[in-house]
Amino acid sequence: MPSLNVGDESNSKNAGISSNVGYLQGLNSKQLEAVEAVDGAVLVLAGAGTGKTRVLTARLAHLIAQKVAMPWSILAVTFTNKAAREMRDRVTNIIGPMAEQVWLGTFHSLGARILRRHAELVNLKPNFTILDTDDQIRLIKQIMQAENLDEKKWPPRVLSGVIQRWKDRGLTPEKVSDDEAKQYADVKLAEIYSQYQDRLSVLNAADFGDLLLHCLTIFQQNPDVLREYQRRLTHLLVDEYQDTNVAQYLWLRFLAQGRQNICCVGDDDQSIYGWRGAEVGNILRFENDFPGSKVIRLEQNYRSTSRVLTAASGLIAHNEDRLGKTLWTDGNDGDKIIVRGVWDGESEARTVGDQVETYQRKGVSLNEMAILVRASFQTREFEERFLTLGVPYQVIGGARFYERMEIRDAIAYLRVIYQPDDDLALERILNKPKRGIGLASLQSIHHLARLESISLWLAIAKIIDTDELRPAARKSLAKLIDDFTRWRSMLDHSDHIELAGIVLDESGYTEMLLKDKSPEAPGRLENLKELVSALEEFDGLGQFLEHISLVMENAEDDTTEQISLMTLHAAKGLEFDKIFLPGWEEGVFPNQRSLDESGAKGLEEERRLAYVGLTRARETVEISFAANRRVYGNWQSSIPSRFISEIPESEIEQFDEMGLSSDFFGGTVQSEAWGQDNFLGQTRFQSAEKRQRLNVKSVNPRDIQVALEDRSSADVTIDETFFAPGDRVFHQKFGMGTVKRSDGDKLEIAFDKAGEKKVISRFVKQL
DNA sequence: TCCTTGCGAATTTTT
DNA sequence: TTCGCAAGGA
Repeated sequence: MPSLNVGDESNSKNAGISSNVGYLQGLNSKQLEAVEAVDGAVLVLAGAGTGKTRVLTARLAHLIAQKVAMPWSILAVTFTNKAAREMRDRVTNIIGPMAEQVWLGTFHSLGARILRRHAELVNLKPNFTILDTDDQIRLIKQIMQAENLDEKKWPPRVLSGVIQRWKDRGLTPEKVSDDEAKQYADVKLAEIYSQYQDRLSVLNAADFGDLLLHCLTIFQQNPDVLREYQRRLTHLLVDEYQDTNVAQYLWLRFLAQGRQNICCVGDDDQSIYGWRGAEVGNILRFENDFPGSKVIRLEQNYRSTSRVLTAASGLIAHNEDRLGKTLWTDGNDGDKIIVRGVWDGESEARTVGDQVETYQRKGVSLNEMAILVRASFQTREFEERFLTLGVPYQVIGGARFYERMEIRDAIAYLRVIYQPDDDLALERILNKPKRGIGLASLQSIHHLARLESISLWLAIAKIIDTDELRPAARKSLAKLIDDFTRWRSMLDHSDHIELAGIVLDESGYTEMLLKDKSPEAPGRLENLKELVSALEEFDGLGQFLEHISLVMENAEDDTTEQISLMTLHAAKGLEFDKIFLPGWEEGVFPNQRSLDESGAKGLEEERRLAYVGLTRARETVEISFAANRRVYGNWQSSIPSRFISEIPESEIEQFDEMGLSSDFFGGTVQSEAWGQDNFLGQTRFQSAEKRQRLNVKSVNPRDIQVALEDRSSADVTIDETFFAPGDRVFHQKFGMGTVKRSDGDKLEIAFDKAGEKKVISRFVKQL
């Protein structure tokens, strides 16, 4: 039994505990150390596949089981609802229902919880609405329109993004520095931010960033409130610390001040959300932030083969900004990483598809295979291929249930019932179904609302008493207000499930869909039914609305076996036997835009993304790159990703599609691009100018195909030449060489000067 | 009010 | 190329 060093454990060694110590069994010494270091600040650097989740849950259970802390005095924070749920389930399994008492959730859900308690301190009511990204953008758009700003020049999405980044950094409108605002001088963005916040207050709404930002304001301006939390929450536990942004960091600091009983778990090598405001610096600086803190490294990997680990370690070693870890395993060597060069995207999809079927025949379940891409559009080619092959697949992270139009409409109705000042929701359904309230009416209402700084709801209530609108519109609005008032009054005495049905019927929304003859309409009605049944899981409307604004997730279909397609980002935290990593080409991965916008930092993050990809694999990794890719309709030739050459060559087995690895046209664009060798030979970065030059010259592979055919028919004699090992040959670019092996028209030649290459017979002359 | 047309943009997205 | 949005016409 582990020893304890905290005050009130005198009677902790009772019967219940000893039967619980099972959670410590099977932990390695480092893991055990991380679980038992319950005093002071601890940073657990948990490499990929080193049992991070196990440690986290064991530690949480340990705190409670050993009575180091009471469940309600522990704050455990994750980034995703999934992670929170998983932790809750696992801890409940160990220590039982006491786990319910732990403050466990995502940063945002815990932030919302705190904020609802003290909403009035930041000019909100406790029932404030949580806006999603869509709402935010619409709100920004409205402000811009009022300010007469050009939406073409400053897309609302972009401005909303800048404001979000400010919030990520803990900046309220007053705190945005002039320097900062000057970057967007044209648009008085700081002013828009300020107006945006004012609007949110009027709407009694908060966006995701506010859930934390308002907490910071509250903590700062109300020391007594902060002290209350500090006293109550004695032990903090943070998952995925490398992904925290400044606001989250400050939030944690406020709460951890004093006792400094904080345990952060993370992996600097898996920090891939910098573009969203995450600061790798938080984890890199941990020891400075919490002097005297303990750093524990988990380096024994229980997931991958040693080859996969060597490859991943070799790659990530190219990054400078890291704390450094060396993953090891006492498992098998495993297979080498397969790297395939293919002609184009279609060929890539075909090759991967074939490979998937081969594995399937060998008895590998589709559930154990995944294709991880850099950007979501890359899944398309694979989807098409799997459709032709009849291989079941699922795309993770696609369109979500709660984002569908009809669902959002229905939710908008519920939102207005629950919280009348929710303008965005009200506006969404004001004329849906059609109520004869057109643009003109809406503008009058907006005008009044802005003039008096009141919500649309109040503005409508006012305007129907005037003669400003057409009688028809006025009547229609009056009815709507009546309806909503009636529905709202039903909230108290009838249940929300029934209410939802009534609202959808009485508002005419169901009828509208019934009359709709479009092919989508029946599906939409189905979805609404599903929504109503989803309501059953909640105790009340408020709880439901909180859930859907914070937990917009997909229902997973795990009934049939299927291969998974997803982005590398979505793959973090998952693992599969067989991993496919297509599209490893400069510009695609590392992503060009990331390099352009964030330079060396961007490159490092891309590399971490590659590292995440590799370390998802239990058994095998197959990387591929295409020589030609279609980008927005035109063909571009591409060169293999530098990341390929950063993987130790000893861990790689390379296959190139016929003709690619050779000097294809002896001296044309391609040979410059990937000419000197098979692709692995290319170790140095291509200069930006060179890439530029290459991209400018885009080539349609069909044209090349034609060129190829022309050549081969013209050079029949050469084509028919038979090459045998030992033959001396001459190549335009590589010079003299000796044939080592021949396979059809594919030759392996040892060139006197240029080394060993694979080339196609038609490009060499027999001597 | 609805449909057409044309323009421009086009990574990653835990909440 | 393709999608989504906004403006303009019937």
